[in-house]
Amino acid sequence: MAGQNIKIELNAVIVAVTGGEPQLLIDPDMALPSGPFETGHRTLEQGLRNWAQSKGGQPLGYVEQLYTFADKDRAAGHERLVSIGYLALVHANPAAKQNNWSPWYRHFPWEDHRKGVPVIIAKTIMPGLNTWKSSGSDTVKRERSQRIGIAFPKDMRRWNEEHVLQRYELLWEAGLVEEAQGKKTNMLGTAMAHDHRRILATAMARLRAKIKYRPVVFELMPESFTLLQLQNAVEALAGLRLHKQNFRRLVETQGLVEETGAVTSGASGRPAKLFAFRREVLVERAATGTKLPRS
Amino acid sequence: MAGQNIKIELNAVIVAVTGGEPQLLIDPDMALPSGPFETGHRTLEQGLRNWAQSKGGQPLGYVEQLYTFADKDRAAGHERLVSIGYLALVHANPAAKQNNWSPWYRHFPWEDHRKGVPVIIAKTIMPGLNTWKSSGSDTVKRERSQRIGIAFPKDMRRWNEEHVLQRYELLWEAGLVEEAQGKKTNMLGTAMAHDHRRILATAMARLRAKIKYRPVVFELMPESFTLLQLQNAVEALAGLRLHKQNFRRLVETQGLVEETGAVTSGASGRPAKLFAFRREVLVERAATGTKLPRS
DNA sequence: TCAATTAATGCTCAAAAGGAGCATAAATCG
DNA sequence: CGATTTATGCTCCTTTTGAGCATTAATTGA
Repeated sequence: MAGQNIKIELNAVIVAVTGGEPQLLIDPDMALPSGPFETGHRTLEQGLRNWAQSKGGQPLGYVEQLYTFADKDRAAGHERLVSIGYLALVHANPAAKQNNWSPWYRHFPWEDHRKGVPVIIAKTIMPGLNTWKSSGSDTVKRERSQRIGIAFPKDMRRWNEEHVLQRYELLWEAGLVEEAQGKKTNMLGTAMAHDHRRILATAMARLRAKIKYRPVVFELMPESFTLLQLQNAVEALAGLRLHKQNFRRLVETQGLVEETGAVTSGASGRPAKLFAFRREVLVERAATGTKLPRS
Repeated sequence: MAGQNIKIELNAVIVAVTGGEPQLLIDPDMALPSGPFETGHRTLEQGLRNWAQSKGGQPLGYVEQLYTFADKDRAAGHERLVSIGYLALVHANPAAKQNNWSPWYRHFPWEDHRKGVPVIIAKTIMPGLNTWKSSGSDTVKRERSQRIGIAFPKDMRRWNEEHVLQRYELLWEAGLVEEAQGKKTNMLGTAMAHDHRRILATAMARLRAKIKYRPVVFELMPESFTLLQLQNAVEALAGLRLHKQNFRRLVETQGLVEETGAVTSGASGRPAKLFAFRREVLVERAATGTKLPRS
């Protein structure tokens, strides 16, 4: 690609959980924070941390690369745009209460099942998808039907919270999200600039998958917290309600936390013990759940 | 980065399993196949598939992006090199028996535990790591000791086959791999060009993790196969020996395969039934093992 | 002050998944 | 034909999960 103009852009989905809601840093023009990769930066991640801190106010905690795109249609004019997406987690910080934090379910209302199945699914999504399905040939119909059945199963016990991206892509193909059409009526969720909602979907999917096998939630928690607060954070990310007793059993048998000795007070109900993340697990728990029958 | 010379390079770890060994496509100069990202390509993956097919002979099957680097020290001269790593799987093809396939354990002899713990670990690695450990301050010693204990545990039942990258990085830091020093004596495994061995480590780790929750092994298998062949392929990738009966129970209860009706013949021992991958699972098994106590 | 309400915790029980190994079947090999 | 080799069927026991009942300890509102 020598000789052609290439621009490298870093995009970051910067997430915090405040007020029991996952929030993301977003520009007023509905764009993810992004910046150019500067010559001075030693590595991509370094570049990201640099401008993210200057922009968002607080330093990034956990950072992970999501995906690199260079699709032709992303280019503006005849220069080629390569964009590298990142997921970053920051600890809730009430001080940095800027108004550029926005709840992520605003862009994905169908992904929040904490208060039951969102009505938007039955009321808008399924009709829209069905219309789209019917508009194809028989072969296409069958294939679409199958994809719909997986993304938005009839039996909601089969709802897989990790399929955020597949669902978004389905809605896109069906022309039900604004970015796909430019239309603005009866569209689902709040649109974002460019393909940023797609990047957010990727980030949500990654994070929802990751919390299950890596102790990343703690990157979003304050120093000490109650088990209920922890559970609420996980529920907020997963968009699901969890079984309380089993959740604590899980956390405790995995040895993820330790009591600080302190307890909460003031709130209604029995005071809860405060816990802190056991950083040791990051090293000891090299154990990633085996799924192979080793001999 | 406007104005600066940027070069985008695609690197691919192209894997096949033949003769019970994972093999990778590699240049005579020990470099991973790589090529520039051309202006004409619509997407990165398209670009990759294009030159990979012309280079390797056979079309790529499963493809997945690994990581994008742009570290300053990767640059040659004053142009900036961005390299995007991919993992690609191809079905074993005896026809395309070019001699540019090479077994991956050649570069990672310490990762193959199928015939017991490799002697190289006790004979070369541990002494080398211990020397390196001792050369630090007390704090450094403790930290290194911990990392060593996880990467190369005393109790081999704790060996985690997924930690390929961590182990490689440890050996690098300890100066035990050639790329780190330029020395060529008593070094571990066959070195590769640039940082390509590191990319291979990333690919191995990703693949070893992925076979546990996604049916990707089948991307490496021929149309029909016996359960033992399937097991051998998984063992080859994981570098571990598995429990035969439990392996088949796993495969069968997961509904991953179906009998073709045919059986093997000729070989010694009781003939084995031939199976084929049930492609349906790709759609039905939207189920990614839940780990959260949903309510 | 006391019952009602709200959370936090402790425990139990049954079902499902995972780990090890014994036993039998059906070919090829010398 | 007996020895050897690989395939397959099954059992048993241990852990992990899924669901819920019961009890404890605060706050809140008559």
